[in-house]
Amino acid sequence: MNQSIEIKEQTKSENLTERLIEAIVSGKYHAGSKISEQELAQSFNVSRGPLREAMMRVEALNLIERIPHVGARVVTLTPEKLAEIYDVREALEGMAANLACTHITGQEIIDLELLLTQHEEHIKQVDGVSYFHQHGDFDFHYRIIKASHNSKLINLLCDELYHLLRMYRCHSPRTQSRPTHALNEHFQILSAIKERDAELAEMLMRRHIKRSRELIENQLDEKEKS
Amino acid sequence: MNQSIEIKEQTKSENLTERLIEAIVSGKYHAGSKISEQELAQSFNVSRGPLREAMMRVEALNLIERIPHVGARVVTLTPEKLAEIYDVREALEGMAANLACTHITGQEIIDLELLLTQHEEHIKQVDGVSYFHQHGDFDFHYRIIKASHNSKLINLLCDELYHLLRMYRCHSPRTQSRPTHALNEHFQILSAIKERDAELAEMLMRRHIKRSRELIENQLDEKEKS
DNA sequence: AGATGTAATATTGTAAACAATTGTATTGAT
DNA sequence: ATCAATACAATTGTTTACAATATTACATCT
Repeated sequence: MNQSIEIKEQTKSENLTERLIEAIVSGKYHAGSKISEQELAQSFNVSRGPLREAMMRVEALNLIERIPHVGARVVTLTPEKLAEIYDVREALEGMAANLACTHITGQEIIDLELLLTQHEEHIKQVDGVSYFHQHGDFDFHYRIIKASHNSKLINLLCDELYHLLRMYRCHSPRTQSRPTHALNEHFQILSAIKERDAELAEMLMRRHIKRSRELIENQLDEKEKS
Repeated sequence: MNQSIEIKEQTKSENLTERLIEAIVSGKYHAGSKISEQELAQSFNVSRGPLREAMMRVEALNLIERIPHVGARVVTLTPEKLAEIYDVREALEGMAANLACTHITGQEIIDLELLLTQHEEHIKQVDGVSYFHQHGDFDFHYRIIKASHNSKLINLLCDELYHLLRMYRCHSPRTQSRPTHALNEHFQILSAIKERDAELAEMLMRRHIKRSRELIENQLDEKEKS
């Protein structure tokens, strides 16, 4: 029950991993910049041993790139890589929506409906403000993924790809969103899941992701022009 | 040019990772068995430092499970996990076939046609023997994945999931296959890719994976009865 | 006899020292 | 002046030693 207290009950190496991820994702260490083991170890007040173990894990998340005997660098985000991730997301989250139709529980459906209703309220109140929606968007997708009840899928999306996506969001200067359209699509997806229509749910989810991808790519194009 | 020699040009930690993977996948360390750091370090003639780093990476591949202050165990394979992996494979390899339609090169198509022709010959010659076909099956899928030219997708399938799948194959006592049917499906998939029909290629690939999944699950059911 | 608590042992987590490789700077030659 | 070679400095890879945690065995108590 006292989860918030127990959270500190972890090894330094694990603690470091999380802090490293946060630091990289939030942009504290700039993309492409070199990461010195000694420096980091000092700034985190640990030895190089646990730090290196943390770096192994962060490397596995593709947040840093290591070259033997040379060093580690924060990964550089490119539009090409973003496109690749979106292709993978489309495939995996589409499958998640598909599987959710079979495995979602009644309670999860109720919770999702409540979530979307709340989003609706927020959008009405703070029309045009996209921050909450970004968070809410993540939240919706997160829950659909969980509702697939496929731990491999959950692991890939929520652990492996999630941080990279967050990194893009943090680094892109205030990506504009489309709250009302996205919300409608969320409602459609949920509706399909409620009707246990796996094919439709998957198709709608993939279309939904494709659209948010197009939005981001258009912004990148515009930024390139300017 | 002298790749085979240069391969040894790597750090102990990396070398260890590969050897650990091989040992686990091949079944040298039994599923569920405990892995002692000290023992392993001695048997590989290295210190615990590099070994632990290797274990971090192997853990990221989901081949072992670690519990802080307790130790690491070889992951236990269950039919449920296998089913989960097949769902992910279906999604990702389906997308790979889809993307291959856009990004495959002329040379890659030529090579694939040659490969399938060779498979055809082999099946005719050694009718009923499935070993080569298993290898060839991997080979075909491997090339389609590469032909997607999506490095993230390639990484997920060929690095993250590949070893787990190999592990299942190694542990299942001679899984029977269906060489001729599978080969036909391969030809169909390649045909769709040649015609740049992304939707069809994806659908065929997904169906192909579903069928090989059903085959394995039936075998598991039979084994359960006996 | 069973259960609980404590001590001993073994294993993992961490730190610090050592070795090896790489990049750089300086020196010399062309 | 530019290029090459060598030596030095700095960083990473590895080993060894130490600290903290968990498991096991034994003893005591109910």
